[in-house]
Amino acid sequence: MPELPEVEVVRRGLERWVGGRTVAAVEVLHPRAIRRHPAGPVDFAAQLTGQRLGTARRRGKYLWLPVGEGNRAVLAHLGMSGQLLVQPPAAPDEKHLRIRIRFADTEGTELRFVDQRTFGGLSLHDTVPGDPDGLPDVIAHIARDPLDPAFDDAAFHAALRRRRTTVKRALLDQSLISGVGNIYADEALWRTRLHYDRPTATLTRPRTAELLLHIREVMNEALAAGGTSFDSLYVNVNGQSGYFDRSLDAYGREDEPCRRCGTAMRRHPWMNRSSYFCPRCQRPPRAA
DNA sequence: TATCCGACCTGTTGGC
DNA sequence: TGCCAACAGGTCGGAT
Repeated sequence: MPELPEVEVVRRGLERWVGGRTVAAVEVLHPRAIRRHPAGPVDFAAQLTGQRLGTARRRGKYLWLPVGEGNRAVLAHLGMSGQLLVQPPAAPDEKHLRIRIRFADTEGTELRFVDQRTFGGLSLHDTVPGDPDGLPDVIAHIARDPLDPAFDDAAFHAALRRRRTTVKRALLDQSLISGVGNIYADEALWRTRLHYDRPTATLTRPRTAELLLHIREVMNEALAAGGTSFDSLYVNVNGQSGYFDRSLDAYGREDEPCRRCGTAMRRHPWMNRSSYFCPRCQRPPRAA
């Protein structure tokens, strides 16, 4: 499923294939795909048609394209199964095609939003006045992601110390740090030898620094692998990127030997999800 | 105010 | 072979 590195691959694809093009028509095939656009599908199509799209931007797992003069933007979230594909109009419709955007040019491609589980979607929003990136107002509350040069490591550490929560919950809290999902949280915690239930208030500054280092490391490795499987026509990885099979050290490895110490990895149910960890390298906190 | 947790959604997998 | 339950998980909003 799309995580931050995959979303960045999509952003690069949009930059290459969609930026600068003018919308000729919009077709909404499933209303849920624009549920974050309260004015509805007709309004969504009307507002976009005739507008020129700018350079794709990203924060965490959110993507957006500036619209017209730049005080509005189309916001996209891929959810768990969303894809943004650049396709020739003659290509057969995908089974889960939700939105189609045609362009007023002769490049011979259209943009398609395809989403099996409909957790993702597109919507149109005003941008934060004066924001240099044209950040859509509805995502102004989310934190910068760890690959953003403006991410503030010291402020992140201070926020962790203030919170009465545990480290994995904090990693998934987008108001603290964006772009980290269940998979990369488990990977970074394994690399840092931290148990997911460790209270954030007990983290020292060096431990937080180490955690951030490993988050960035695993994301950059994934981004590099995602780039290699990138087909220039499609603006999305296909979900079967070889990265996950080859390089995951924790996620999905229940009962397999820890790549560091050989101990059988464990899976614990956690917040209606799973946490994978090494019981030897990642000791639970005493209170847990 | 901060934190927690269920609901949303559908294809796949595994058990009976 | 067919049916059903469990599972995957990012985000939102209601509950505590």
